Amino acid sequence: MRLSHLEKTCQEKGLRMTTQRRVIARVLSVSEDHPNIEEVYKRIQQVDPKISLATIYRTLRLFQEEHILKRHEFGDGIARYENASVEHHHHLIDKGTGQIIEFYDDRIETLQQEIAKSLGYELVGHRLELYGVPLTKDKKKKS
Amino acid sequence: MRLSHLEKTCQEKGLRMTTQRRVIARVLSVSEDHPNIEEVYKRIQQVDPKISLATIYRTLRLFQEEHILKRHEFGDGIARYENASVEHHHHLIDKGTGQIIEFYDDRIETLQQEIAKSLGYELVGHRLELYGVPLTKDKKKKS
DNA sequence: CTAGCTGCAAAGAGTTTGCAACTGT
DNA sequence: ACAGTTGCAAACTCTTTGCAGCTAG
Repeated sequence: MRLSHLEKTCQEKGLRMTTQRRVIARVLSVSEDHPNIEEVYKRIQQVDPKISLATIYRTLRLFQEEHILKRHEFGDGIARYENASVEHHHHLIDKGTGQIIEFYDDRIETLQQEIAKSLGYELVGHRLELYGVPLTKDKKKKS
Repeated sequence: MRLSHLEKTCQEKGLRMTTQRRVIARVLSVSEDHPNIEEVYKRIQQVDPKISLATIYRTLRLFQEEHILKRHEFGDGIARYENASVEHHHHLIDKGTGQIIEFYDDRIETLQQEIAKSLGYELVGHRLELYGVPLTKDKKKKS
């Protein structure tokens, strides 16, 4: 059987591949959104209902420490995960629907580096989230 | 006795001013950092050890809802508060010491507006945090 | 006077952990 | 074989809440 992208990454890192980890890796490999633990648990249960929540917590933490997954916390304080292999980007969260839109802008990146440097720091990480509401036609016209 | 800045704000908003709220408002008025609840509790206890943690939670939430305080969560997921009357700014967190440096940059603000608009959204909020390590002399020279 | 606030202790949400049984390598 | 992993339930941390008594306006 074909290995999922995340399973392959796990192997490269020399992680012991248990049934549970395989399932978790596969489920997250095909996830293109930003599920929280509860959501991950639900998806896992569709595949193997015997996997416990504790294992999911442990595995997601492990994957995060191994930089296989990225952990986010958007506003609500609930941990959400996404595949770390996707290229660097930020998130715009729709305040109404909660929908998450990914974006990347080079100018922001450069500016952040610059700001950090001017404060006497080397930038080692950053977090940027925009919260917005859809532009109405009216507002679009005005602008 | 002179009212603290935050006490005044509370009165303007028509909040009932209990002893506890006064103490909490005063302690936060003189705080120029970003204390978490535990830290706020400690400071409160120096002034009036009988004020309960529950009251502090309730009051900080109230103050936040009234836009008297701003709540932040930097990386660690612990709520931190700061006086909302300070002007808009972002934070650079020193990864080594945890020290928090405030900064403001107009170009970032403009860029964010622009990005949101280009995605079809009106920007209603944002969060930006930089994480850095102090530049060493070496690195300073190189740059 | 009384609506709203407080302190206490108990409950809740989300997450971690101790331990005995189990399993990948 | 055996170090590392799992499932379970209990523990933990941070935060909220029910309730009886208290207090600002």
